Amino acid sequence: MNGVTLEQRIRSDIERRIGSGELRPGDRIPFEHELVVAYGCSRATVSKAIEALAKAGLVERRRRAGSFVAHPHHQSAVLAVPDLERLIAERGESYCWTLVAARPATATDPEFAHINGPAVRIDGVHRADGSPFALETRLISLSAVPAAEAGPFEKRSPGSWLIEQIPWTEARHDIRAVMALPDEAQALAMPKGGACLEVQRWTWQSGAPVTYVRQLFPGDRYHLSAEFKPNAL
Amino acid sequence: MNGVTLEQRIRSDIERRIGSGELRPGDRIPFEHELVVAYGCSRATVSKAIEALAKAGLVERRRRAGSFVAHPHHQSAVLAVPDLERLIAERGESYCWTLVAARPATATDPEFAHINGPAVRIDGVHRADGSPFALETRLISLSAVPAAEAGPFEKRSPGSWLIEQIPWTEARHDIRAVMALPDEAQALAMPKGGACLEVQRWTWQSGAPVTYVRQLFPGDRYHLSAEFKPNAL
DNA sequence: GAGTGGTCTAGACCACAAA
DNA sequence: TTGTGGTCTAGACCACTCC
Repeated sequence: MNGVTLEQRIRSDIERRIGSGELRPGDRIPFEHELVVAYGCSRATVSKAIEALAKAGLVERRRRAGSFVAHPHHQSAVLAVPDLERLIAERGESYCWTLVAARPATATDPEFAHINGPAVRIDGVHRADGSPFALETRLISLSAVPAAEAGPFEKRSPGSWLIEQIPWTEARHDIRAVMALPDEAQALAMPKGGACLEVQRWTWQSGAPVTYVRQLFPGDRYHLSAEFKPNAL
Repeated sequence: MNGVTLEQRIRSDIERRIGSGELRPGDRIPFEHELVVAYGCSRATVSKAIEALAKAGLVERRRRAGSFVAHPHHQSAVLAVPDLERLIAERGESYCWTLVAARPATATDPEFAHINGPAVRIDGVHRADGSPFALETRLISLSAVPAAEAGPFEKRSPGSWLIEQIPWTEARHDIRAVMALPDEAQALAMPKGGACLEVQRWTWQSGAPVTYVRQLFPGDRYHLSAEFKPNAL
């Protein structure tokens, strides 16, 4: 066990056999009890290794039948949704948040129904080295975060403040391309009708809505990256 | 144990205490041996529950110190990148692939350097109910997939064919918003200069490049969704 | 040094789906 | 019916790290 655990060894052995084509989609991998004999270990260790492969989507486990190499019909990747302040700082640029408006939310606000209760609406601009980087419109539920009524949104971006107030447990993201409306284009200092990446995020804490946010990025200044590595634990 | 395992119960109990604010970022959660006593179970069960919380990023485990509620500095979400054929079928629309060109790749092709060897280039259009849904430009490494030289790309989309040929083990995605070029807009039956979602994907098998693909979607016809649910096993 | 999490063992019983 | 994976137990030893 020189630095690598037995579980990791079992796992990477099977991964290699799948990657090399020795085991093809639909093939059955050895039964747990066979691997127990092959590696001379307990069933718990084998089971943990296969469970990790199943979580990674590489194999599919079926009771009474065995574990099989998955048919990769859909891909999944881990999408990192960074804190903008951190992201801009990591680019070596200076970050700045400009508040445009903070006021009680009304029924006409976008996704007011998601919050389903009293809320504040915050509008502002994220800037990198002084130039606009993203427009943000956000609703924060006052039931979930009462302190948001008098939040420090003049000085701090709602995202970084909010994350200190309350941890979220569920989120949904929606990513699309849109054309900037005239006022949005002006606020982002980009050509009217230019392509923008729109990221919407709905966040819950234990099932209760916390916040909704829509961020609009100039297409030429922002992109999202996602990685897939089944090796990663 | 009415449908829910003990491990899940321990896990959701701790999640709730974090979500409710009873346990705040930086707080120590009970030691494993304390939870063993509290739940009257074995340490393996407790450990598995906490391990799942750690993988979800909700807690951080430190030897000799204990397990602590994590400071949520970055968000991550699982992005599903679906097979287009399947996606369109699930929408209840009919799928169709139109080949535009298939020919040996040359050094001037985009991302030829990624393949780093002989390759074919395939251009085509994905259609839903007859109307253009996405433009695709793809390079396939002939070293990794020799059969691609005479692939059935007249009849089948390269993505669905390729996934049967070779399983990938690593992928990188890049998502951005771009304006459609005149010829792209025409091929997608959309206004010139309209906003498009551009998805690029680089794929490897055990470190060796397999394929590069660029897909261009009309902004009003496609969006990506990502979910984050620490509850999900 | 002491006590935590990390890993592993050698069993066990059960639910469930395939034969 | 049968045998698989799903879950759990009651231990054990180790590595690491904080005191």
